[in-house]
Amino acid sequence: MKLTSKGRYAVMALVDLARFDDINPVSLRDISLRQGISIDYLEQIFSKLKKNEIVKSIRGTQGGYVLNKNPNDIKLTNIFHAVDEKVKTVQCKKESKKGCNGKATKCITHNLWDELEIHINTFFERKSLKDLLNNNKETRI
Amino acid sequence: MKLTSKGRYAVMALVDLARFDDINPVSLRDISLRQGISIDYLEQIFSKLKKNEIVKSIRGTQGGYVLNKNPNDIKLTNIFHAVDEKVKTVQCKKESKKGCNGKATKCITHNLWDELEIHINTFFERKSLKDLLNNNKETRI
DNA sequence: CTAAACTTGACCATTTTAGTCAGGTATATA
DNA sequence: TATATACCTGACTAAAATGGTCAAGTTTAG
Repeated sequence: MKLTSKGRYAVMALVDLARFDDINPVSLRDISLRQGISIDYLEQIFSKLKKNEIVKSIRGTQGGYVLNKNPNDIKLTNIFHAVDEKVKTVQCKKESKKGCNGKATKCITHNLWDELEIHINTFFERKSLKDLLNNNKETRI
Repeated sequence: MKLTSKGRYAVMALVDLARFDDINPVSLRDISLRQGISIDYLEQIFSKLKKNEIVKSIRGTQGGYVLNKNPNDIKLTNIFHAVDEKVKTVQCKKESKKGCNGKATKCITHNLWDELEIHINTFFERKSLKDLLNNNKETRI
């Protein structure tokens, strides 16, 4: 299972973006300042978000990024997928090469991890950027 | 968030143990053979499981490990806690030192990770070793 | 007394993480 | 058209985590 700061930063940056992109494109510089994430690292993250059509970029002076979809249609699962955070609990998923542990059968806990994966993904599929925006109105910086 | 092979191995080993410890203590050697986990690594894991009173050890020839509790009372959350798998999604939990990112306030996604943590832990608190035993009767190796 | 099995702690190669750095290209605006 | 702003790309890297191994014990059944 992977769920690290790259995924967390991506979510933070997108929430930030969603707040301000109505007016102008938001530059990474601004996000960096507001969220305390280095510009260089943000560039890596936004490159992936763009490839996955979650954001659009506008180049040049006064450029920046804007959301490419309605915040309601950007689910957390899309974001994590974009930045390669895999909610993946076992290696033994690739059924192709025998079972787990090099044995012919599934490992005895296989079903458990399947269940867990579904459990977590359900959470992420339900949650959208919109939800996060509402959730943070009152605690806004 | 951490959920790696150490936690997975711990669960596998305990399921294995639960199956066979009615008759005799189960040696790490046997678990190693059946589950394909190195003895040396199992020793690390069982040392922790013992400290957390999940298993008992019996030394000497014919020795081994037995469960220290009813399988129904060993929840997954206990196992993961024992082997230091932290279902912990953010660093920014320690409220002591200001907020997240060195800022005075909580980071804007803070609530989200709290929710996720609860979501996952609920899963682990419900699931016991007993559940896994039943679950695998049919797919038993 | 000796072999089986637990016990402890140090050690280590590899991979992943969380970035940095350098050198671009595009474009709004003065 | 000059230039500053901002995106774009890929290489690089220090530090931490992972997934173990190795060595040198101690304990106890038979």
